Amino acid sequence: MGDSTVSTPGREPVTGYDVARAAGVSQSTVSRALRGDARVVPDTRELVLRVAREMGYVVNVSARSLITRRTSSVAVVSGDLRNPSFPVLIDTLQRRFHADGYRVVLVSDQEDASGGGFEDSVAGLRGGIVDGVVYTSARTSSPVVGDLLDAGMPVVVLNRDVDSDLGDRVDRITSDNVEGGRLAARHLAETGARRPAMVAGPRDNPSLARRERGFRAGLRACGLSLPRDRVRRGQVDPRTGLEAALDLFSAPAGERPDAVFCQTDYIALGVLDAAGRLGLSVPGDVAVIGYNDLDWAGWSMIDLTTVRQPLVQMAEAAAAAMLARIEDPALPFVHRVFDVDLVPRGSTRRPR
Amino acid sequence: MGDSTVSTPGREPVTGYDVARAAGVSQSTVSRALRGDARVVPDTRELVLRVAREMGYVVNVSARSLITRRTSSVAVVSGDLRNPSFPVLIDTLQRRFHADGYRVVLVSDQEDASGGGFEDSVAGLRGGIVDGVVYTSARTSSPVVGDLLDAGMPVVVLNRDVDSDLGDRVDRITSDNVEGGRLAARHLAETGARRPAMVAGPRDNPSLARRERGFRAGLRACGLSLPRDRVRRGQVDPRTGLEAALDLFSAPAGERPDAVFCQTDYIALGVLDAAGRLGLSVPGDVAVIGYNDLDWAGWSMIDLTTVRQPLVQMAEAAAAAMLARIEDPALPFVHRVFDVDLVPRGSTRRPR
DNA sequence: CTGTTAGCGCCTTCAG
DNA sequence: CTGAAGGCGCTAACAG
Repeated sequence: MGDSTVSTPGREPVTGYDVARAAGVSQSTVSRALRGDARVVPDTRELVLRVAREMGYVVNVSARSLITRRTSSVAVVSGDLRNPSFPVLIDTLQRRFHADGYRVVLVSDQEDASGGGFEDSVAGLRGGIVDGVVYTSARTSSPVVGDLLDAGMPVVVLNRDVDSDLGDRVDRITSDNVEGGRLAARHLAETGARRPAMVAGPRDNPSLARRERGFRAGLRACGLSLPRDRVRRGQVDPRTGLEAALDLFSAPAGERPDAVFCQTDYIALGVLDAAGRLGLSVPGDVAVIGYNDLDWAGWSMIDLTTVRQPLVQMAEAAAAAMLARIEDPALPFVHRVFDVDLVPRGSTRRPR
Repeated sequence: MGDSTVSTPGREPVTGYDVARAAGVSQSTVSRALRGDARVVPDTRELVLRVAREMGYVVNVSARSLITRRTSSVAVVSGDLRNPSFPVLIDTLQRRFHADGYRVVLVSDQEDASGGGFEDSVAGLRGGIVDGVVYTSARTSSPVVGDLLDAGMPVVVLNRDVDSDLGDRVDRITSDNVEGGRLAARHLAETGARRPAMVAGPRDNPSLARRERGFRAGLRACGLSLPRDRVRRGQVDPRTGLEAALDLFSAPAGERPDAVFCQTDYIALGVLDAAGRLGLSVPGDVAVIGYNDLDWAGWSMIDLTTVRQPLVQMAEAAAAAMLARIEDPALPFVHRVFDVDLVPRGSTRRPR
């Protein structure tokens, strides 16, 4: 194995000066050539690029952003990754950001974590580590988001209604959660529900609160009610769905709910699991409806009726908003609300 | 709304000099106080910290790492986020890294992407943006990983066997894929399989290749064979499983496979979907076994027998290895191989 | 078109 | 224990 021109592991990093010396030009010319500055004559540019490649040169991002005040990184703050909504959002965001040359710093919350670590991590996003933050569906938005804004950080809020005064300092991409709840209620009513139930997520989640408001309004409009003893509340995870449903379904046959609205598909998974464990037929004994239309809602083993919100489009809109705002911080703040629709599947279709 | 001491949006960032001036000390003292340098007298420290907080000061990470050559960030490179294995790994890694004060830069591949963007993103991890890279299960490891190593970047390879010469320049955390494949074969044989089939992922994935090797060896040991027409190959996603199974199951009844080994649970989802669509009973008509033991394999609607590898423990080991290597790059390279075990569930239990 | 010069904000000797 | 001075690697004027 003879020597080669590429750098060897652990070596001192090669700087722009090293390249300049080797190419017989000045360091500024190296800088310009590498950034594609038009004022460099093609011959010189090619020479520099070749030498740089041979030496394994790569710009030091810290030094660059110390001057430019741009990092070419954005942060994505999300809820628990195990909730399949988030991978979809993150994947879409990342795709767009990478395409535009931005790196993605991930900060995801954990359903079972005490929270301190999460907030510290979000707070750590100030200090010029990223050019902006896409805040999606994580809990406890207000205080930390406020801090980010106070630090001058652009924030786009994706898939989360904000209740506080943040509304007019951030770009927001949401969908019509009230309408979604209403659609769910109407569909359950139309497929014959008489004793609807609901499995809810945390009360302090404004998006879920809106779904709930729409659901209740929808039921009322259809002449149905949602008494307190047919509501269960917990985290957004299947465990909550499972425990809530085991409890709800233990009611005597005549009082047992005949339909369950799950505020998210992820919760619905647990409800379906409970039905299976208890030998209840879905939708024969109980109808189940979710919210989000995750990929797996359509598998034949799941076959879950659900309210679809266009998560991919929403994430794309959020990425676009973020990039636009980084370009021009003075832009007016936008609030786009996407439409939702109902996707009927086997978990509510009644035989006859 | 009166004035306040906190910074206002879009303001010029406050620097260590600003804090120094306001506190009546030197910038070096500010730096020392904020890093908890023991040589600062408590009174001074508190003063500085208070002033810094009031002014909304936060260290400029670029300037710091320009000197220290440490970024307090690590990259996690993973496969397609929609494959539920990755959220589990990423979540675990992130937890540990955040606990140790490291940010996480995410680069995830996409099953449907052409690949160029992914490799560019990985290549962009050189240049001092991160202190190390955890490379987990993404495709095309060799060339890009080699480049990272050549650039002096520590790399930990998680849950991916490497076939090339990289082995002795990286830390590796894997599990016994050959044994896992063997366990699957033995279990299928023991539950009465006569005509086993296999739905495989890409051929160039060394971990999957080992599972396959173990599976074939296990079948042979049990007196079973795996003819070519009972093997289907595609991506690691449910679509592959669905299409492969629809095809496999279309064979005349006497020749139809009576058991399917899926190289990952994610593929198995599609196979179960196919069985459901065709009205085949699992495991009555066909047994199905997966690999990974994802959360949802245990839900009653799925109830998938699978080979478990301890993904959480493996991710923890990878994070620990990464942190250790950042501390001391001269450490000997480790290769930990975790045990796997079989988790029997309903998708293979034969009645009688 | 290219080179020279001056910092970006911080850490780190070295003096006091 | 604290301050002063230099420089990390790069970009961005400003000259030539």
